[in-house]
Amino acid sequence: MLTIGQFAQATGLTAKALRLYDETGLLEPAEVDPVTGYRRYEVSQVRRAAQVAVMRRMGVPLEDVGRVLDQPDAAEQLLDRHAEGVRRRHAAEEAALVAGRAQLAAYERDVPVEHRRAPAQPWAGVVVDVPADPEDEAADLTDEAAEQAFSRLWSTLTAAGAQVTGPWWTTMRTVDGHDDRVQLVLSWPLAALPESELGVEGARVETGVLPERTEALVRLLHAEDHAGDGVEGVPTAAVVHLLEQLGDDEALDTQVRQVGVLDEQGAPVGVELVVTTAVHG
Amino acid sequence: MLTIGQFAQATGLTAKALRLYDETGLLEPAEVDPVTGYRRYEVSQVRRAAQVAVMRRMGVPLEDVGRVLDQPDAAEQLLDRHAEGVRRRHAAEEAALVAGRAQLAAYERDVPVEHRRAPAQPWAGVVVDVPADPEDEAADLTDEAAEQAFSRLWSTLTAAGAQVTGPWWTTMRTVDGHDDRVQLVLSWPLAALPESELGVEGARVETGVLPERTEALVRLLHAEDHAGDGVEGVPTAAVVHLLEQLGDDEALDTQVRQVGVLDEQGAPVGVELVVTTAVHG
DNA sequence: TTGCTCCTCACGTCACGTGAGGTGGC
DNA sequence: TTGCTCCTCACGTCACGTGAGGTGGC
Repeated sequence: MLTIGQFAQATGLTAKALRLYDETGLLEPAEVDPVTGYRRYEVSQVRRAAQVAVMRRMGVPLEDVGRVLDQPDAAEQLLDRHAEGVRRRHAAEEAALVAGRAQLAAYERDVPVEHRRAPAQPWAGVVVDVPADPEDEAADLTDEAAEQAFSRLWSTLTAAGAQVTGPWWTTMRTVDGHDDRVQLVLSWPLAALPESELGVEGARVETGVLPERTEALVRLLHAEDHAGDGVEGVPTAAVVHLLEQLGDDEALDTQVRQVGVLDEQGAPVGVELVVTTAVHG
Repeated sequence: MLTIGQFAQATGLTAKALRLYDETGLLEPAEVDPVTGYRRYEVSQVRRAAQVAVMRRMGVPLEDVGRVLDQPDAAEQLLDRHAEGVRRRHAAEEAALVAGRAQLAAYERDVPVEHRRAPAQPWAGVVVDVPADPEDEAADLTDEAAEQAFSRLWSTLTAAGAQVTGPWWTTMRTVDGHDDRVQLVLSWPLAALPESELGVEGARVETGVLPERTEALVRLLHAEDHAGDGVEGVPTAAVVHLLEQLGDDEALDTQVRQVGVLDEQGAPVGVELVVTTAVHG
């Protein structure tokens, strides 16, 4: 019979850990002195203890260690899954390290913010529900659905005789009471609001008029402009810089419009992130 | 001014986290209502909050997040060190996964245990202190010193006319009151105990006689026999199997001798792990 | 007026490490 | 008899998540 200290020494565990394993039932001493409470272990218990020690060094949670030892059928699978989980976590942590470093650098870079006066602007847009989590598998599908609805809107508008006067823009907004979904609004600027109701298959249509206003904006025309935008859920450097341009009073409505930028041939070359800083007229 | 919920939304943090950052001083709201305790944040605080959010996703501890933000000179170094630490941990965890899996497999493999009767055996050995932690940089040095002392012992023995009758063996033992050091004893079997005191430079010499006894042993002659012995501090599969051969009574002295195995030409080809299971005569 | 938001505790997390204070065993 | 070992609490760890129970704000 071995004392807890001897057994710990022999197995690569600590006395403290052995007391815990006793308490949880993972590895009970062969004998406990009813008077002193001293734990006594048998040599034949070394194997199980060594297995526990090895699995703990592998990072296997105690609960799974017990399962591996007591359900041999499930052992392989549990260990495989554990390894898979560890490696998945490693990959994610490595990615976060790289993306985070780039993001921090992007926050430090100088981003030129422009200001401009813009006239009142009628518009019509389609509203699309999208999952808030871009990891969601449904995200790709709704992206596609959004593009379809948007092109249908264009057809509907031109068919109705409405004149599209510039590049599209998009905005995002939260839906009250739904943390897991947000709405994407894809809009065309118009010469004038259409007379009649507009209908588009698979999406709701909204219309409105942006007032005469002053805007602050950041242009994102090159791939480098998006460098460091790889961290999920965190504002991009461009958005941070844009918000910093706003006096705190102006930021009452911090809704950001993402406006398409076209070259002289009308081909899309990037986007502008735009916020309204003042309303006139 | 933004409420805690709006600010959380804008920065990729949670309200709970923001309250903690307020409490620790990492990121305090621009304003706290003295009556209701409501926190109010300014848009200009988004940048710092976003930086915090990014670093937390990188796994940077809160204390270091504060240092990076408030001591720009130290920032690069802190982030580099953090990344280094994470990657070092990943490598160690990956290694533990692989080595652990092999070790568990080794515990499952069948290891043949032999028994043999052995006559009384006089011996002389050198005692060398070694660090208990094989990661210790001093370990390599003491290994070398041990080999030197051992070959000096051989010279001393042959010079003194003592007859070495077989291959060497080694044992390990703990030193009372020193958790960080163990003693390694390297011994030669002799035809008879030498008459005179033996002295070896740089080591203490011990002599003794193993009694006539029965031994249990495992032979480790091939590289595969050591497969899975890569987990620090945990008994090897061979040792576990050997211990399992012992009745619990016999295990009073579980000291394992590691005995050299020589081929017919006298060249070393492996080791036997040997324990005494009974003493005779 | 009714939800929704915000507030402050308080507890749980996972597997031990580290004392404090006291007793058993060779 | 004197250290050394073992015992049982109890607290700390790190950064929040998750209620409970209550109030403020549009």
